[in-house]
Amino acid sequence: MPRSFLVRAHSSHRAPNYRQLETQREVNGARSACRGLVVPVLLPDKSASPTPADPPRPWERTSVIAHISLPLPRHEEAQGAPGPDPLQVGPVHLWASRAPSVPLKDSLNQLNLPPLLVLPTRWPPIPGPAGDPAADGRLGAARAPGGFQCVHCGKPYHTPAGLARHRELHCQLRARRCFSCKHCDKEYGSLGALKMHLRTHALPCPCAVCGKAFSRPWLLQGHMRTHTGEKPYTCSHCSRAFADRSNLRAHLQTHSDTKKYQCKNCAKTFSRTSLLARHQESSCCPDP
DNA sequence: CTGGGGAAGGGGCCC
DNA sequence: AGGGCCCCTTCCCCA
Repeated sequence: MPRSFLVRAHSSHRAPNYRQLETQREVNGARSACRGLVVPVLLPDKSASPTPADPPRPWERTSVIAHISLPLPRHEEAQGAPGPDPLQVGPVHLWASRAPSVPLKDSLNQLNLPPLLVLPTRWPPIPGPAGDPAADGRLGAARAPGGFQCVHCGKPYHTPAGLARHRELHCQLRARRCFSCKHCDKEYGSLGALKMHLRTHALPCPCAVCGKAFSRPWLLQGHMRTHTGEKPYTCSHCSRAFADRSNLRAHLQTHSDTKKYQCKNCAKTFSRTSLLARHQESSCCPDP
């Protein structure tokens, strides 16, 4: 089979980062993993200060009951979010279930909550080095040295709010995947994306030299360079030439002292994600 | 086992 | 809507 036809619906070894999202689908459908998480919060009533004879009983001494939820995709907010319009505070939504006696924001500030609230969550935890306070499996987020990292795709963000916005994209992408390929079980979020995928089955761009067929003209262009030997992309460090710009980019990493991809277990760095993945699968972090 | 090159696929953006 | 381009990713192969 020509490699150009390798349309992998599922890979048991090199799953996409959001595979963990998919594992939630069977439970309650596509919405289950993305639903806002609603948790009641009991806020202390300042007016009812405890006395020695009357020890504090937090479950009684509350004047405000707030709810905290993870951000919902807009279409889900319209369908299923309870209560009045949420008041957005940073990466979470807050609203009072009954009239607060003190401003809600002030009360929440008194709670001294961490940047990302400590909540139970359906999102998968992030495995990290034992005892590493930077590793945080809550809310599908990791506390990275420079900020916050998406557990599903690894994108770094400086603020929790930025990470929350990004995570909404994951939810929306999943919810919008409704165009299915009739030749395989792939799904796409738009008709255009599906049409583009269908080209990988039709392969309308055949090579005039070897007959190999490609899904897109520019793929054929790149392939033709394997026949002509043309290598228009030259490394500025060693003058080595490449037919593909991405391959030049990967090559440039070999000249760099600081490799981009680091193993979380042994801190060893690699020039490519594939090398890091292979390292983790083989020796350093074998699957249990 | 590891590092790296070659080839190809997919998504997003712009025109 | 479709094509071109860019970027990222993945897989295979070899030293």
